[in-house]
Amino acid sequence: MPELPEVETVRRGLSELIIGKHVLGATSDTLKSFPNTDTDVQQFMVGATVTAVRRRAKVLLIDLSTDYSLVIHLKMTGQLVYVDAKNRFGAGHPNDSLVNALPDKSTRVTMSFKDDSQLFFNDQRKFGWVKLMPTAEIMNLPFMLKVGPEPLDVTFTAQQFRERFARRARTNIKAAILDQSVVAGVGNIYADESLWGALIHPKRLVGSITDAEFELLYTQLRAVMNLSIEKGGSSNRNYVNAEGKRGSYMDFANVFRREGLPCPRCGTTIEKLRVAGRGTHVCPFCQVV
DNA sequence: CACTTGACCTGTCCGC
DNA sequence: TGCGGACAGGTCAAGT
Repeated sequence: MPELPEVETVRRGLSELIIGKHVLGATSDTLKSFPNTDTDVQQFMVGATVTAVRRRAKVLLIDLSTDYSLVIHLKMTGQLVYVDAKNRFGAGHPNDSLVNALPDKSTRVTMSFKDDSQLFFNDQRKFGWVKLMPTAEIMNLPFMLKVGPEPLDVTFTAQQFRERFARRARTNIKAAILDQSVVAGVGNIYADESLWGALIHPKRLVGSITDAEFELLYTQLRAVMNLSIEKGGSSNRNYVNAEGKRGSYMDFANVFRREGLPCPRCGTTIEKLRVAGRGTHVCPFCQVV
């Protein structure tokens, strides 16, 4: 799923919805999705309150008053959807929205709060996970130790951005920008969108990219991600926010999933190719190899 | 180390 | 309609 803008959208939604809630429990029938034992849940979740909802890269962190946190990765098809008591029990909601259908066959973890609301972790492909662990240990996870800087941080500069790529000089720019240890949070959608914005072909070797091009890529990546957050993220397929609603960034996409359509800048037909093992969308006129 | 590829899963879509 | 294969927003563990 979910790249930085989608995870950030979920984070903002959950912050409004669950901070201060009193946890009653959590259940899962999919060990891979939630490896913790019932004993862990009893000791560190039941009776706790939610104190904060944070994000690092594409990882969500739900902090509890026990100094434990839920560390959550949505991977490709994960969803975190909150359902309040009214939607759970109200017969007066005859619409077909997702919240009225939960849990469903993709529900892997169900968390319950004292006010009869629930938080569902759904994940069709089971790549994602929820892990309960001490808050203080999160930043020692191997992923957290190697992940790069947050691209939307106010302190993050174009020069820092460019320098992060030095290590990956011999690969193509698409593989490098998808590398979470270079910059955090970039996935397939925003890689293609930002490279189109910066007029850089995804197959270009990192070592061939000029300082001016890196500067433009930095600007475009931030612009595209900020716009997506404003639009509630991209709902290409499965993604929904904490209220089960889709985001509209795909309506504003310039190349992603637009193969066969005209480039918004020059009118040339957009092509789809394979770069770094991922479906990749380019304007063959604007983005020259 | 840096780099590439396959694996992890389920579902959908497309061509025969 | 059925069936096989490719593909899907992400990371890892293996290979070279």
